[in-house]
Amino acid sequence: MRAPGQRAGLSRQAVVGAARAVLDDGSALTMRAVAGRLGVAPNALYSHVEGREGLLDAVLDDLLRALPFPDPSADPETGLVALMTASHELLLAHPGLVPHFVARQGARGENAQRLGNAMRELLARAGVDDDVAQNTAIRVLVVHAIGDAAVAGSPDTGPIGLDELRASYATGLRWLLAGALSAGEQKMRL
Amino acid sequence: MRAPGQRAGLSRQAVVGAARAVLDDGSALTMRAVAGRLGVAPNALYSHVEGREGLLDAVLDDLLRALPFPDPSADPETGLVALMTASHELLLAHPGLVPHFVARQGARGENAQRLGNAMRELLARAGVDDDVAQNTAIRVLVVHAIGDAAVAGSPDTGPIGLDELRASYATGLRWLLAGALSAGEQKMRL
DNA sequence: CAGCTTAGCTGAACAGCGTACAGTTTCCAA
DNA sequence: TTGGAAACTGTACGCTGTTCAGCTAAGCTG
Repeated sequence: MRAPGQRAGLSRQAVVGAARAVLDDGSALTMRAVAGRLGVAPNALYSHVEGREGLLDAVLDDLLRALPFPDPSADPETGLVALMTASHELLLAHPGLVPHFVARQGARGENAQRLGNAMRELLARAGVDDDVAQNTAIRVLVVHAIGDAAVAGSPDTGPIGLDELRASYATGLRWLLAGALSAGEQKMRL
Repeated sequence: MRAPGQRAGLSRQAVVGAARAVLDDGSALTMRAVAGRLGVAPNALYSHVEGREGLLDAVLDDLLRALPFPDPSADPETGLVALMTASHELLLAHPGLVPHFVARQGARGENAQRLGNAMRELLARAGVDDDVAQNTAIRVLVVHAIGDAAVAGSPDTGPIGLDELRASYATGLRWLLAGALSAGEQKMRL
């Protein structure tokens, strides 16, 4: 352990990393669990993170940083499929985080915004240039990804396997994109 | 209060009702809150409900009971729109419950099953008769409704109003139905 | 280099949570 | 009428997030 006053050399990144580690081995994200993993008293975290809520936001955004953004030369529709599938896959890989993602509507962090901007740009290049059309498309696509991952991470995924899950997500994504992009095309035709 | 041994005349329905009341005035659904509203010790609820989890399931299913099922003579597509819109509206009216809905993937209660069966029947009459096609369609539609309501109930609905929210839900629903039903049509054409 | 400020950390504690256990009373069936 | 089950209370345990006061090491200032 450590006497009062002794420093542990923590940092915001270290705390976020420990939180991700805790979640990744299936434990619930409690302050005490994170602190324990760092060999530190629970309240020590409050020097680096604004409470549990803030820690969650940080973890969420940290996850999104890993998203591979499609190269701008490619076809925008396949780019969208790739981006959304990667997002969905990211959520599937961290089921413990999805409920918080739901509660915080995908977070508002730096990387969440990057994702939003990338989607907006791809949509624009696919012909969806209207602002509100872009927003609905983004909302609907994000909801689909998060919602699907949420029911996937549910304790009783039951008889449905992970592969069927991916398949049904892909199908829904195809339908949504068809709708969103056809609206764009219709407008271009005018 | 009440001496030990004195009965309070509780029932499963009364407990579920109190739970709904607690949620409806914005408080968190805690055993103690529900018990308090019934003038009863917290652990008294365990005689009528299988813990907090079970209570949540019961409340969820109780909500779904109110769903108006479309009359069977109407067009199946408009029936589906009506059914899904009603479900979405139900969720919007009870934002406190949505997170639990997400976590329990729409519940498995009696009325949830009724909803599933109704959707399946409408899909069949709309030409989607394949079993796995029906399942994906149902999954995707339910995810859209629950997911959308979840981000709607998020604390920071932010600049987006409830009307735009309903509009974007309707748009997404239209896209999804177009996809699902066109798949059915394609099959019928063979 | 000496002194002061500040930030990082500990220990203890509080309020609230779900729930298990034991005891008391009421109800119902045989 | 009597026995057993069911409904309820009181108490308590272990868990949670978070706050407060105290200690000390690090860093800045003169």
